[in-house]
Amino acid sequence: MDTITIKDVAKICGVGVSTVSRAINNKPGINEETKNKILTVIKENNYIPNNSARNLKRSETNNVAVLVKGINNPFFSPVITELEREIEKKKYTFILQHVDENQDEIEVAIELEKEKRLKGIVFLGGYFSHSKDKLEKLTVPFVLSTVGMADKMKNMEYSSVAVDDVKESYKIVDYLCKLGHNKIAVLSATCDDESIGKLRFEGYKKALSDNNIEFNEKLVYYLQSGNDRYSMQSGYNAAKRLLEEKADCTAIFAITDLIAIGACRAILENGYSIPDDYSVAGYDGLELGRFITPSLTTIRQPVENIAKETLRILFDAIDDKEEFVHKVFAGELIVGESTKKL
Amino acid sequence: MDTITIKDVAKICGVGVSTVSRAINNKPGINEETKNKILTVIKENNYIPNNSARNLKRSETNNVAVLVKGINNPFFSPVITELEREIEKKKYTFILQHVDENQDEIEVAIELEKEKRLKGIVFLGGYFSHSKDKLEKLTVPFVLSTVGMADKMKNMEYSSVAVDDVKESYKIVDYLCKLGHNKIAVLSATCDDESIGKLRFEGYKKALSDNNIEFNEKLVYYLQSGNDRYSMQSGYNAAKRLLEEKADCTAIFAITDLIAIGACRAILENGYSIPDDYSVAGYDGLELGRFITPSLTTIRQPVENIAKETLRILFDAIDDKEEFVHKVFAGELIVGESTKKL
DNA sequence: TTGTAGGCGTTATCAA
DNA sequence: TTGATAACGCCTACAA
Repeated sequence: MDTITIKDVAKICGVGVSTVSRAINNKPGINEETKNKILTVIKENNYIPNNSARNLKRSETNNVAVLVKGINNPFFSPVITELEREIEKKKYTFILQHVDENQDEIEVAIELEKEKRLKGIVFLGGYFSHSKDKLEKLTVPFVLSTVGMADKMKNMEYSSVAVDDVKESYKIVDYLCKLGHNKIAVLSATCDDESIGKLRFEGYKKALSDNNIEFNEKLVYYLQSGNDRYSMQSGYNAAKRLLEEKADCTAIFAITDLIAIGACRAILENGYSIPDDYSVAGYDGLELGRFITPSLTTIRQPVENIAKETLRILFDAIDDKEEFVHKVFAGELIVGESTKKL
Repeated sequence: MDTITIKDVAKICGVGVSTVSRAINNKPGINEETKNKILTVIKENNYIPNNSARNLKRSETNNVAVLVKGINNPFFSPVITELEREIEKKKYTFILQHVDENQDEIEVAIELEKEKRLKGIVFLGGYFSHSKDKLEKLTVPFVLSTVGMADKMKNMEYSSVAVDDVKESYKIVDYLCKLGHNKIAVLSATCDDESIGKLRFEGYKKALSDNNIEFNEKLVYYLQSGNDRYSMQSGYNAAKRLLEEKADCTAIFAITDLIAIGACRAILENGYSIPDDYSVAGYDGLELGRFITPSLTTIRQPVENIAKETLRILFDAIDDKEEFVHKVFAGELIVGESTKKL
């Protein structure tokens, strides 16, 4: 089963390769009849163009790549679904590229841009703190979507779409305070975590302060470090420690929904009640949060809007409306059954 | 920012392209000194080889692709993680390729095989019923991992790894029967569903029959059709109908965990208790099932073993130990809090 | 140990 | 409307 090439097709049809090429690519300037004949032969012989050769030769494509860091994070599922739908609606080709946790997303992007002649790139998730030099290696427009960012990045030349992690985290902790809670524990990433964890922790502290509650280091439960620090298991472990130490709190804020779900399990498993003994709040607004019992109080990130806006900005940039936009969406406070008024 | 090629590097270094190529690819027969010099220049100028050109020219690579149908299904997350780890441990390059729900996985595979000069392919998920002709277009070894299969596929030339859906589904329904339940509803895919849904439904019927329970069509609640038929929402909707109709049952078997979770929500939301009013059982053994409350009784598919065995078979085939293997793993009955003895 | 040249399978540019 | 033919960027004989 030797692979058949465009030359073979041309030979079979008794035409030149360029004619076959025209047929494949729906280019004008070809007789309908010869075109049909060629397409028939192609079908019959199961000819499939080699993408590497195409990408090598083509000057431009309609490829848009979405690079996801942490593809098994359920938060990204609806975002990816929406991105795919929208990209294909625009007649672009959607390329989903998974980036390993310890891979450099920019390196991957630079390589992919050359390999696939990308028109644009969406970065999803992860934490971004790359030098200007490096970013300039990317020659096509790109948008950072729901990625954490270093402060020094703020005035660099790129576009982004996200919610304000500090503000939204503030919002939900403030909500807990307003419910009457003044002893609120937090399940947070370790201090060296430069990711969203840091920002959400900041919001927590700020909300306490604005509600005249003194920040208590003892109520901070750090998640294990490692790639699965934002997992259910990680939340479970942290909450378990909290319970064992009989931490003096009435509410718990987990910096992601998955962590919150793990925490809920630990609490319920130990015979405590939610929200009677502990109110629990999460962050992200996973679909899952609506289906567990008690349903989760959380901040919902508007994933559809984030996806849509990401692409609007990207396609604008592709169409040369070249300005850098930083779009910040508001999160939505979802009040579930996991929190109660004190 | 014109992209720099191997020629440019050669020119800068004052050497030939083949020498540069040798340096890049760690080929023998090159002076350490010139090699180092070349690598330095490459670093300095941020040269990155074009993958399309490489794939085009190379006769063979170490690429192994994993094609996933339904990448946002949490069941696949740990499988993918494990596959990636093992593939990289073997010094192969892991390529994750997402296959759209309405895309033909074989078409995608054939194309990708040519494009990336694949050494092997893993198909994950979906339902498989392709003609022999088509499968023969694949010239490299491949393994079907946890994919549903048509009966006619059974004696075709390929390898597979999976659990026996009928048997495992039988196992858990039988368990429900042994608990004393004899009115067991099922949340199942529609009849025309040629996927795992059909097999698991079969196991359900067989278990009833073996326990001398008459099959009652009225206790079959069909999930909406469509791509999200195995979702939480879909399970929620089906269970809601069941409750509204006050179906006469004491237990509910959902053909996937996600469906079960949705069903649990509907039940609890309507003021019923699990397992006191309804026992609920799922299928898959998602990590999530351990974290929700009540924890889910389910069949756990041994995902790590499935992943490992899939690759063992694949690499054996790549190494020319050319036999077709059909490995069937046993599922593990996980008894959670969602079921009780009657 | 190194360099030259040819070709991988396409597309794009010409001239016919 | 067509067909040669020259790239695309790289690897690999083969020759030096």
